[in-house]
Amino acid sequence: MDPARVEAVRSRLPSPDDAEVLAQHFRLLADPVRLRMVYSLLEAGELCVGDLAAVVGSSESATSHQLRQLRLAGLVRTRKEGRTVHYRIADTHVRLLLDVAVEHYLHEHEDHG
Amino acid sequence: MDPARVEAVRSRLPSPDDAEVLAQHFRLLADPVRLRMVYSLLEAGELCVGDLAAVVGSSESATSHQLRQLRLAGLVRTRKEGRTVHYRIADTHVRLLLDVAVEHYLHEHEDHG
DNA sequence: CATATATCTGAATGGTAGCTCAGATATTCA
DNA sequence: TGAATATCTGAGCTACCATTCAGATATATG
Repeated sequence: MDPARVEAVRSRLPSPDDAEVLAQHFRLLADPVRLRMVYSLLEAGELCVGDLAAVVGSSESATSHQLRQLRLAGLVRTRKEGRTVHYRIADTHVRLLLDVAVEHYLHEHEDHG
Repeated sequence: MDPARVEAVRSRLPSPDDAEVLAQHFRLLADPVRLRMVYSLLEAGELCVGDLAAVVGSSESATSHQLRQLRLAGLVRTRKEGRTVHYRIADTHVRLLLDVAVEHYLHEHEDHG
């Protein structure tokens, strides 16, 4: 037990509020289906709900629910054209985050550290 | 509806298995308490369970449960010293991931396009 | 050996998250 | 206007997750 050290570390941590904000952003990427939706939009540039549902293999309702979350979080934006709604990525940083993760966690490489 | 485009996008997506792997990694960072634990370890270099619990303000049991997840995922490693167990970050990529996220989601900056 | 300390573990609990289903809204077309 | 299409929405269900609680394990100390 080292109370002084505990306090030192504690003082340098992100606040609970900041941690909550960060966690919420990571949470959006923490579901495989939602992750594939984001990838689909990055790949296609723009997709309507029906096509996106077909791409990821989910129902249109489930897809709409997920898109709502991404929309509320500001990760995607919409363009309405008649009856259809086209979704596109609005968050310019997601691509970088995903690239980093893919690079390090998918291309299984021996540990360099 | 554009079946050809759907198939084209679908073929370029990460597989459901790969998406699952990525999502699991993001999931570890999707909880504010766990996120602060990771930060604590990055900051301190090494911390025992009791001190870590004190830093993030959780019970020792809850902390132990969370550390188990991080350990199983290979994100942290342990060093045993008598009765105490010292945890440290093993995943050399988490820091980068967190830096990117903090840079883009915490330092609230107007959208650059 | 007995006690205290540090950590771990499993079961139970409360809250949350994603899906389905039914139905609502909006828009196009006849 | 009425029918069909595209999307959205809320309620209900199930599964999962983080915590607590009680107790187990392991190690140091007397």
